[in-house]
Amino acid sequence: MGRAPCCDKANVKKGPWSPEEDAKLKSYIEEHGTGGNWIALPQKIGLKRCGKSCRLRWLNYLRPNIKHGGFSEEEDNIICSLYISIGSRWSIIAAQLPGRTDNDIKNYWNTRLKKKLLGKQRKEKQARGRWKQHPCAVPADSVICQHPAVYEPQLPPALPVPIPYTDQEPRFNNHASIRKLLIKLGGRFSDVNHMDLEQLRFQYPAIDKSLVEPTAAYNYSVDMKSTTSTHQVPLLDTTSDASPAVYENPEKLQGLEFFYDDIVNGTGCGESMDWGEMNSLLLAAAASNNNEGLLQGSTLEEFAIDKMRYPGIH
DNA sequence: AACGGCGACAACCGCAGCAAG
DNA sequence: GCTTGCTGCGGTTGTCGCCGT
Repeated sequence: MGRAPCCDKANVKKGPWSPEEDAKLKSYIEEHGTGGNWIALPQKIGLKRCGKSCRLRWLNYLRPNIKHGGFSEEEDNIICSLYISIGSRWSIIAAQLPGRTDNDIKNYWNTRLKKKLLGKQRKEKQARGRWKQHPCAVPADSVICQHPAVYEPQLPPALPVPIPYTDQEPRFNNHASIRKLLIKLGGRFSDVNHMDLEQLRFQYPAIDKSLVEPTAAYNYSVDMKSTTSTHQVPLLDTTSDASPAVYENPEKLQGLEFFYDDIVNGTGCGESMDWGEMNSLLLAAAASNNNEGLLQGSTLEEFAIDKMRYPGIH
């Protein structure tokens, strides 16, 4: 026996909302509020809509002070930086952008920002044909090897421009608040369980050959919430015996194909630019930055914070 | 003018989490 | 501790308009 449907599907209208429906919903909520029960709301106001649909319409479109389109460069940067830090947790990202909805940001990311960043990365890839010859422990096409910060620190990494530090954006003005945010998200950005850059170098022998030592895939997790599962995002062991845990446990690949594509299939940069890919760029950049002593932070989370705070530092 | 491809956006779906009973 | 119902979330799909052929 399954769960009862939230509404009578046969008597519910689907598809785009008419101005009349919008007006009904808006005026009712402005006058009475939602009453804490979205399911009952459409019946109350005589709308042939599912409660969930009403909620979505209100939150994403009718609610006051909603901004649509016209994302600024600063908003782009915030979205990119947070996506790299916490993944596709759109509601949290939206909470940092007043007037923006998670749906809006999600759409914007999927349709524009992702491609924008991917385009940047491709351009850099084209400009670096010689990387393929580099004696890297991971396949030459992998995003790790491709990352300019690893072998060509003089080139800017394919990371988004960090969020500019401004007095107008108090949310990102101190390490503590961002640390709080990241920790609150359930990630291992805590002091107890952080990944410092020594670990990073350990995981990326190609970065620091003196530290080559085969190891099992390290489970670095930001505890990404997903519809299907909670991903334990492993870092890649980049030695020749790379990640036996991954090879021997295909289920570990589930949902992470984008991340392993380069190494497992040797296909190079896939079409998609996803969290894992982004994050591997971040990690490589983190290692690079540590070597150069450019940023204040020495942990991954501090690096993310620095990336957000200090514009122009890669 | 007709058609197809594509991008942008709106809306839907299904699942997880949570609170109340 | 369990069941149930609601909300919130993120992934996915549908629709529409623009553009090139």
